[in-house]
Amino acid sequence: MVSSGNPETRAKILMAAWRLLEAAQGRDVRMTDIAKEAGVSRQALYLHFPTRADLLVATTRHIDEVKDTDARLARSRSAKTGAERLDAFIEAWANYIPEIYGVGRALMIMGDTDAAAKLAWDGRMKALRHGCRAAIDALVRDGRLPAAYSADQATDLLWTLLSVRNWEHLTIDCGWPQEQYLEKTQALARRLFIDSPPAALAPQPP
Amino acid sequence: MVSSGNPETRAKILMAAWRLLEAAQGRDVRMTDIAKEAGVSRQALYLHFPTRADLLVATTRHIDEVKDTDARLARSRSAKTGAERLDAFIEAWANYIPEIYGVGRALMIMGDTDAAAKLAWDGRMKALRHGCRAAIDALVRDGRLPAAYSADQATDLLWTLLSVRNWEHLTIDCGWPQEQYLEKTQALARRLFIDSPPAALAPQPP
DNA sequence: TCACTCAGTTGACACGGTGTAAAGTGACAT
DNA sequence: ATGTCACTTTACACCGTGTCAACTGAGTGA
Repeated sequence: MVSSGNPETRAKILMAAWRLLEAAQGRDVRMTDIAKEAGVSRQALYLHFPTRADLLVATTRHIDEVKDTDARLARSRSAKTGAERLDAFIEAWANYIPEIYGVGRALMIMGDTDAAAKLAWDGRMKALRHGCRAAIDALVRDGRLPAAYSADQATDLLWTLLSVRNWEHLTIDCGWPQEQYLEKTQALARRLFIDSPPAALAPQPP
Repeated sequence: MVSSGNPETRAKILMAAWRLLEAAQGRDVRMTDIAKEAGVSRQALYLHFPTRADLLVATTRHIDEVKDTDARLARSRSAKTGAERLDAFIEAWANYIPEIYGVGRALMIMGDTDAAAKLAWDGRMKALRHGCRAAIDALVRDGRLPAAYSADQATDLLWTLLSVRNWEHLTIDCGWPQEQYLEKTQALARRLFIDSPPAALAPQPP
């Protein structure tokens, strides 16, 4: 049995968790707080979610559903050139981060000490890596990825660059506005991963 | 009174903390474990360090002293050109990270929930920012920092790039060897922050 | 020799947070 | 009326940090 109990209660809990984690940026949100916010006993939480980590994971899934994350990320897949795709992907991701930052942060923090939480968060980050990979592959197809990187290396670098921790560092610690984060990150990725277009447009000689 | 008790015991504790944090990469090292490793009662720890955070901070300081960190970072300051300085600084920092990663990670993790720990870690990171700033300033002086960034922005970006979290992600999560991390990071920073040299060598016309 | 102090030990305990266990309540169904 | 389902209430175990107080043992000095 994956879940038990009344789905409405479950939803109340997820909404409460979302609200609190969002408001507190993932800091200091205890099971007790969520129960209180949901108007439900603390034990009801454990009736629906075996552990805190599970609740956090379910909350991110819930947010993704409501915000239709998949659709938004999919849009970047329709770009023609690799360069456009890179830009579109970064934009989609950059706008996604602040929406899940609260829950994400809570999960990341748990992941530092709790194996299950780490696994869950890593899973989500793996999806991000897939997106990075696709963008890099598109650049390779266009023949514009600099020779200095293999596709794997470029993917790892882009993936690292786009980490939530880096977003956190730039926007929160350094005080960059979201706008600036987006522009600078795009510019940086272009400069790093896109060479000037191939010189010859004509087919090469025999 | 900053410290009390026998300095030899204090040293034993610091060495024990260092050993354990190093070995376990900062994971799951309790006060109890450190006490046991130091061959001392758990309460003796609190006799020398008011809290766990203080002990961690003292441990990093101790490591810095033993490894003569300041001197190693200072060496990068002797570079002639901004480009050399950037390279030297990244190399010094990149080689420093793995040496304090265990303790550093423990402090970072604590910082996610403990204000005192966060303050301590942020202090150390501020020192890193100073180094970044100095390297960027050297590039500005050489007239080679791309117009796209202000010195502040470039500093923030370089600072972010060199974060311990990014090192962790690339070397541990992505499995890059330290060597590769160093080379790719240097190459990336050069590509990002250094323009081709100014065209005219002659003094500009009146 | 007695008293004092200093460093560390021992054992107990408070607190906060997660997770578990068991008995109780109220609504709805057959 | 009996049962079951969803939830509440109360209580407790466990872990790790930090605190407290009483004790031990060595060194010091009158």
